[in-house]
Amino acid sequence: MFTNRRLAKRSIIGTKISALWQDGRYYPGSIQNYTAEESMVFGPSYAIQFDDGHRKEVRANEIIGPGFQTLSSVKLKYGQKLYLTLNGREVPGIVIDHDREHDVVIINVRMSNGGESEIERKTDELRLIESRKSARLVDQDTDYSKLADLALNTNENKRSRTVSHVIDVPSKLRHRGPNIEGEDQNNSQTDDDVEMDENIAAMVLTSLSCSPVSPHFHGSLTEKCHLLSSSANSSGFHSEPRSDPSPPLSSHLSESCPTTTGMFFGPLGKDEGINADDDMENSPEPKRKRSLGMTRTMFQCTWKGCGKVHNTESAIEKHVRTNHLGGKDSDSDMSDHEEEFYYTEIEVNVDNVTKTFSDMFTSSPPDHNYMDPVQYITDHDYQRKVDIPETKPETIDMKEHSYSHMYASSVPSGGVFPHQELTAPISMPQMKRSLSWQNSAVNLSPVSSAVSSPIRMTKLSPQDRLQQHQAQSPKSHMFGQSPKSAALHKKPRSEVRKCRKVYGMENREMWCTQCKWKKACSRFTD
DNA sequence: TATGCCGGGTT
DNA sequence: AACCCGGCATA
Ligand SMILES: [Zn+2]
Repeated sequence: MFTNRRLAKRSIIGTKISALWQDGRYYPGSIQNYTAEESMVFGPSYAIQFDDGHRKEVRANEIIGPGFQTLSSVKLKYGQKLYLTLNGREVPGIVIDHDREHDVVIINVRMSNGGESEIERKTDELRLIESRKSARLVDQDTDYSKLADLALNTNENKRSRTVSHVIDVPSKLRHRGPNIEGEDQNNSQTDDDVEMDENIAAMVLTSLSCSPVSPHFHGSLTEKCHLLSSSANSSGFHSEPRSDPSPPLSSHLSESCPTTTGMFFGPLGKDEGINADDDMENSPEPKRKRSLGMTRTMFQCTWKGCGKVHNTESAIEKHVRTNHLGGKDSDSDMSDHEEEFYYTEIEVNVDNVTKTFSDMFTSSPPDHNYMDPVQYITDHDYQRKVDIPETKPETIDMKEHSYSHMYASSVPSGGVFPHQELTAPISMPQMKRSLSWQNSAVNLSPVSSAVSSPIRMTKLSPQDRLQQHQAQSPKSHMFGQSPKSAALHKKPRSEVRKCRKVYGMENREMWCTQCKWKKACSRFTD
């Protein structure tokens, strides 16, 4: 699989490519150096200079670009930034989901009108590197001069552009500034908008969603559970919480993710959704700037509709395994650590500022019923009891700790942008999974690259569960049926999980104020 | 038993 | 207005 093909060795230096960063996403950069062999197994290693200034050594199979991997040969992670051509113009997008099996990538893009929408594309219609700035959208922020145009494996519209690997850009990395990720076009944020910066920064901190594998639970978790203050102050991009990303990847980990990460969160975060209604409630406070508060690393389940937050990695893993992966036995080693894909690290800050991405997964739009069943399933019963236990020791007893402010990163489903449409019958892995979990007969393609983990259901037959759950789906019809019998007004409880459920009692301080007061939740509205 | 939150206190 | 909480409806 590894296209470790060499192309003129000398010419690759300076080649614009995208390389894998420890958060599992690819970021633009250029090959700075090439060390033949190094690892007998994986071949030469390449020193990558990311456009944002970070650097890292990677293997050929971790590079996407001419002569290396192609987009289609890798699994794009949620949150991966990339570019596509939309209406003749290149626009940045964020990967929502990548179905390798069908070579379909669901991308969220911000439209010129400010709205967002999800688009499906084949990998060969996507690029990880900007081919050129769309003059009009990208005003401000003169940034890297890109011209570097080699499309990674793309030809797309401008067929003329040959694939010659350009030799890098003239003025490369710009130093880190508040919003490095600048190139995102309609970035509503302006320099003066300090607060936003902070948010972004926070988000970034919080984002590194690289989840280490942490072999077995306990043992590893502690370290990551302490609060350390980041460098603070607005802009501070480099602040970096502990998160030692994946061990396997690099060793020195003094930086968080490269630039684009910000872009990733920036837009997602502030844009839409969250702020909308949430603002109402958190807004009051966000005014003050504090960012030096301590942050704490927590783990949030990214399974569609779940969003459960746990204090320890082992807890979240267990949660995922138990509740979403059909309770694969956790035994030891060897098991594919699939659960890693369903949770992400998040940083919680001590203040009550923000909003959470959780909205995204939770507030579900009036989507198809298909969704509901799933949600129910995942959500379903035993969720909570199972995970709490893990909260034992090191996790800091959170009774009075505070952190609130949190963001999640990789969110799987299309829940990303709650509001608006997104009726698109997207098929996200987890969804498929859950479906298959209960009923193999159900539509939807098989799980992508995922594993064919032998999930076995407990007692009910698949069908049973399916029916059972579908039946429960509150929304769907409800009204049409049994007119009279229908209770006069049995207010069916909202299907959305509120703070209490999402964050759990153990993280009460993360709840929205309304929830704390036992009032109607303002964060996860219906 | 657990969640969501109304209604009605207190501060 | 912010904050707290008894207690009920719902699941
Ligand atoms: Zn709430």
